[in-house]
Amino acid sequence: MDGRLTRHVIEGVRDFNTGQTFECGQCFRWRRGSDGGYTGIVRGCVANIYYDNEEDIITIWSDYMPHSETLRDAFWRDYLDLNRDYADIKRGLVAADPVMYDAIDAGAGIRILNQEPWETLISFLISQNSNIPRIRGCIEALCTAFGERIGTFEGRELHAFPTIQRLSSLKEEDLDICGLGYRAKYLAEAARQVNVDGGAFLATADKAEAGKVEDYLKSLSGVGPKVAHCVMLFALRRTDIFPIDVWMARVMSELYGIEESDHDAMRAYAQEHFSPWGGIAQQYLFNYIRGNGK
DNA sequence: TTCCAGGTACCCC
DNA sequence: GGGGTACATGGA
Repeated sequence: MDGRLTRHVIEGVRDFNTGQTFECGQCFRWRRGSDGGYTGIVRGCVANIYYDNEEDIITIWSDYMPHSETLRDAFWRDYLDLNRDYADIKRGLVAADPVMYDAIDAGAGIRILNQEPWETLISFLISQNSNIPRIRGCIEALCTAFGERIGTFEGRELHAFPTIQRLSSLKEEDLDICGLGYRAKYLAEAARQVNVDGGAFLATADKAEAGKVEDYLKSLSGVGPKVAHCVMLFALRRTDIFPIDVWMARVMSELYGIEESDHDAMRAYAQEHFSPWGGIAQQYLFNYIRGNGK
């Protein structure tokens, strides 16, 4: 696999930073390499992504090789959400709510990735009541055990995210090696539920009505409002969705004086000040409170 | 050792 | 329908 990667360059990219985008908490499998590049796997393809912030150039080395340059360009622009005018969004957020300035400044290069729904669902199901280092470990263990091996990169074995069919065939105890704790039961059951239609609804949920999507997600074992909202924001293009977890409750309390338990008031605040970019505002705030602003 | 973590299911009223 | 609690595990 090493040496078989194709190079793709995207020029003129502003409002972007690989470190902030890949380490702001929206994804769990991208890893920073010693040369500053980020290695990850998208749709079963390896990618190594660099950003030159002086020349505003993204360079992607990947084994994703559609037959045309145009398709390749569209694929990566979509995944990295480069077709959206973040400068305009950031201006709008600060104008509507000056308190947002520091949070946006700290994560000015964040973009909300358009991730794969199935992987995002399982990843955030695992994330509940856990911490990010451990979540990453659990997901890697899951991929190593049940995902297709797709090569090596810098001496590390790479595995695709396990398929719906694979995970839906597992028993709860098969997942013991992943250290999921009580979430193993949820994962096994949710996988079976998603596989009822082979994942068809989930795969096209970005085009379905938001209420139906949320109801569907919350009908899955181990999926409540928080996980459903993360899937909708990070994989189903619902940039208006405002997921609230302990960190968001903390930052909303600190910045706006809203009682930490009053999530309804937080959603109302987001609706009033951040719409229709509540999800993007949420990510600036989450990144800010967790101290990733450097 | 103890506390806490990108919550949810389940029980009780 | 709102409020309290158990839940498995490991990183800090």
